[in-house]
Amino acid sequence: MSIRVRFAPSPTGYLHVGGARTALFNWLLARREGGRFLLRIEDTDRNRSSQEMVDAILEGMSWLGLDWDEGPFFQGEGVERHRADALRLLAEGKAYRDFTAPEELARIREEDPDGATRYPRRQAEALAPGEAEERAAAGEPHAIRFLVPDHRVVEFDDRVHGRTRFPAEAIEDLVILRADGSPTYNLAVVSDDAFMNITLVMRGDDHLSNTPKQILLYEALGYPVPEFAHLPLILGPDGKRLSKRHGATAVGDYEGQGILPEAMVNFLALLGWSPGTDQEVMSRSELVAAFSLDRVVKKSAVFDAEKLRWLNGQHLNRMDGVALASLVLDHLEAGLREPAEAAMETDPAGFGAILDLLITRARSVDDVAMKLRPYLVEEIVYDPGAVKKHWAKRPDEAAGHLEALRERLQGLEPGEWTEARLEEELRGLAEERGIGAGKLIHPLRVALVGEAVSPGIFEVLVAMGPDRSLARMAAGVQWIRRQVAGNA
RNA sequence: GCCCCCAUCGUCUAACGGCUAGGACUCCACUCUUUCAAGGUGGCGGUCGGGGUUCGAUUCCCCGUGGGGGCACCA
Repeated sequence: MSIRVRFAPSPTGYLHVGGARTALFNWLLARREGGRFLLRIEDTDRNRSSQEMVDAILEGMSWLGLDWDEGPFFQGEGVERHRADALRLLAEGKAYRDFTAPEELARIREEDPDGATRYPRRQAEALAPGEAEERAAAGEPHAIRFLVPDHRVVEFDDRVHGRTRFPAEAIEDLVILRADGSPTYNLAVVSDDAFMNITLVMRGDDHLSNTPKQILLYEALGYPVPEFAHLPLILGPDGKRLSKRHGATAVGDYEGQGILPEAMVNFLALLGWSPGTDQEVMSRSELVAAFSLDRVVKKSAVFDAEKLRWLNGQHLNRMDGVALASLVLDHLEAGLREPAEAAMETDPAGFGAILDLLITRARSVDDVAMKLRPYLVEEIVYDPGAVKKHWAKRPDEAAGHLEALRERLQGLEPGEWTEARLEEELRGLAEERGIGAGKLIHPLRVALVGEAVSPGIFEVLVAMGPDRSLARMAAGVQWIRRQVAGNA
């Protein structure tokens, strides 16, 4: 039988990276093994789920490209079944009615946390025969507790941790049906996973101590016990479980920061798993092909945003500029969106070529978007530092070189505006004037992009095209002369 | 307090009981070069402590220490 796994998030309003990693591992395994990946939303009346909260989870999933084969199912839809299961346990004597007031139990817990474990049970046992049924029939509020078998060690082979055992003595008789008749989490999960024929429950380490309770419930209900795999938790830089106070923890946050879903998936996969080779940059399909539970690590891992950014740069580098175009649009500052759309429309290849130049130097989509300005709009902003370094020291020289270069390049036919030819012309001019090529290149760079850094200057020239390049050079010359005149 | 899990560079990780403990991020240097990145080369940096078992422990066992998770009429 092929495996059936599931991801069962509670709708908290966003998909956090821990959940995303759990979802990813389930998805990877299902895809690798040719199994089924189901999605179940753990919506209970208590943390009342709104449609928006559910949508946030689904959006995160689809952004990551984690498609599910069945669902989404909603835990809330199974309440009647959960209740029936609980009542059946009661009828079979595997559960009992507990009339202890919650406040009373809370008080006992405070006084003697250890002794409180069996307190409700002892209370129930002290009841006269038939008393519980009478009081229940009279409408007295009470919870239904599962009767945890004594003298029992619950053992299971966790797919990550190996043989794991829990003495049942330490497990309290958990409530399975509240006084208001609503089923509790541990019962609902067991009932649902059994109902959905889940063969492997893969989830966070934080559920490890729920597992013996659930196994006992499976057994009591007569359902086949699935396999379990408990994934190590993801920690913040301080070694504590990753939470909101560590900053960005929702996958949407990273989307906003210009992280590619491919990079996020790659990074998350490497958090608690390794392919066993030296390869780190991996595509989705490579991950699927390499994934195996045997190579999942037991130790919890610290989320290293710096490495995520590096990995993102690697994926960015492997991307095609044209493919990235529409993504970049979403990260552009206000005034740049329209010209970018126009450029994309009129000359998609040219626009893609510009992106290709920028991609190499970027670690996020934001980086690309930020560098795009000079290629989109006429008005150019000169960075003071760049001006100071390459124009202002010897303004007359800079303007003179720039002017000469402009005149020289102006003579080129459109077909001659190539990297090779441009370099030839520029170096030729430098030689004629008895100067190093840098004396031309640096002022030119400031004129073209307004900054001291850019992609290779000849690439920039080609990407901008003759018209805009020449105009910028002229504008630069003018600007320098005006400044000098102003200072004189 | 009780139960459980975990432990290799700062971080992510590799090493069926056997080469000098390998790779990646970060940092530093060098290189390439028109700048900045990217790339290339090199460097710094680790087996938590103590006992066993063994010819030999990162690896197996025990104890300690440290870290984490759980112990709800939350999920």
